[in-house]
Amino acid sequence: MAVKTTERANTVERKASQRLSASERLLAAADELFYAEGVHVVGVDRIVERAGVTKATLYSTFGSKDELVRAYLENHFRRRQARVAKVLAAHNAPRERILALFGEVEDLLAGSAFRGCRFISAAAEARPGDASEAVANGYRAWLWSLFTDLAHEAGIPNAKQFGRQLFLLYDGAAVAARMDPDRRGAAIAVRSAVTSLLDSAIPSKRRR
Amino acid sequence: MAVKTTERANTVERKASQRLSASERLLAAADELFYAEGVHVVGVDRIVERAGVTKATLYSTFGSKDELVRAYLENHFRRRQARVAKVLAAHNAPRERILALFGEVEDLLAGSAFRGCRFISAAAEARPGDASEAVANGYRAWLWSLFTDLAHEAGIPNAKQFGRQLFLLYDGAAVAARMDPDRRGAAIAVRSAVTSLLDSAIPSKRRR
DNA sequence: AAATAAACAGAACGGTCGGTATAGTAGCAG
DNA sequence: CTGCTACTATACCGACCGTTCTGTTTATTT
Repeated sequence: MAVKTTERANTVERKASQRLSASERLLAAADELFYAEGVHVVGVDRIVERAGVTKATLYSTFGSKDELVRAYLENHFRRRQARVAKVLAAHNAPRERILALFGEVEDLLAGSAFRGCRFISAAAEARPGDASEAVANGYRAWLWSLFTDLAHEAGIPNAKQFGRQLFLLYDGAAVAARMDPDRRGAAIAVRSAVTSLLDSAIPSKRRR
Repeated sequence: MAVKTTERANTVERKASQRLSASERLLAAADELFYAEGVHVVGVDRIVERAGVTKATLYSTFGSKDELVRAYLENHFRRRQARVAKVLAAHNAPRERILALFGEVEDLLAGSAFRGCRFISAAAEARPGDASEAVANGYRAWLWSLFTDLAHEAGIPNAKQFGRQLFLLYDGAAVAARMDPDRRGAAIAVRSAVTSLLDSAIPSKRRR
């Protein structure tokens, strides 16, 4: 309460001191809580409490909890797209781009913040017709085309199948991050699996 | 104590007319509903309705919904163990045993009943400390040692890492079954990935 | 036939959930 | 000043949740 009053009292320097708008704080709180504990377990009261806003603000901004969940997932979707674009932009050779993408996965596994894929988790809780289902489908469609495009770039015969294999490893890593203790072992295994699959898929020109 | 008395009361023809006991029907109903829609979404009312018993029976048998969830997962755990034992017993060569295990996965992907791994789904909904979390951990520990044992049998150097790679593919297949439309493509990709990894992991003696 | 024990049907409990209504206030544009 | 927007604060709603309780029926045991 004291915090709130302080922020509201600001005049000119308000924009500087008030870091985030109400909707941004709601999204941040939703991301933390939904990701850490699950969409169903976390109620709207805990979200508004963490965001430092009131329920009326939540409902005037997002309309419903389901729409907040959609916004939470779409927000993360955008972040993932931006991150992947950045990683891919740093490399030119198709093989290096694939490895860089999975290097990203290894980094996630190395840190403790990664608790699995938000879309897999959200879809596991969704009932048919929920907004999260649609967003998760969109995300996975994007991911799949990303993997197959990379495989195609790399000149891999049967690029669709190879893209699927990358997808399998990617999902496996996400599940392992969520459920298993040995994240480092998983990271190493992913890298090794990707290089093995690459070497056996690419018609060896000079690689061995 | 209720169970004991019931079993003792059985006469000859009762066992024939009464197909399943109350607890068995409850377990069957829980398996169908929890698996199809999720643990949180399905309430106890729907389970007792589907099982054809009353709530009092549920609570005298299992004590709570959380314990019913635990029983549901442990029951499936036992079924998986029996199924895997059967598959492994049908093959002797280590390489064939691994392929047979993943043939099982392909069969699951071919049918429409498979909607992903129950333990992954349940864990995605669990809050820390739930019974389902413990059962899921036990299941995954069993699965991991299974994969590494098979890799060791096959004489693969770095069997632990190879077991992890199999685990990654297995989880990836489970996620794909749950979330993606092209299950057949996933099945083919899994098989191809497993053979690729096998071929690159086993020091080639006569294989090529 | 009387007694015992399950399982039955169903109401009711306390709690939490998502969502709403009302009233008030700070900041800003005209 | 006036209106407008955005937000706060608080109280409340109906629905549903898991759980328990009260009776009633049914079948077996003695």
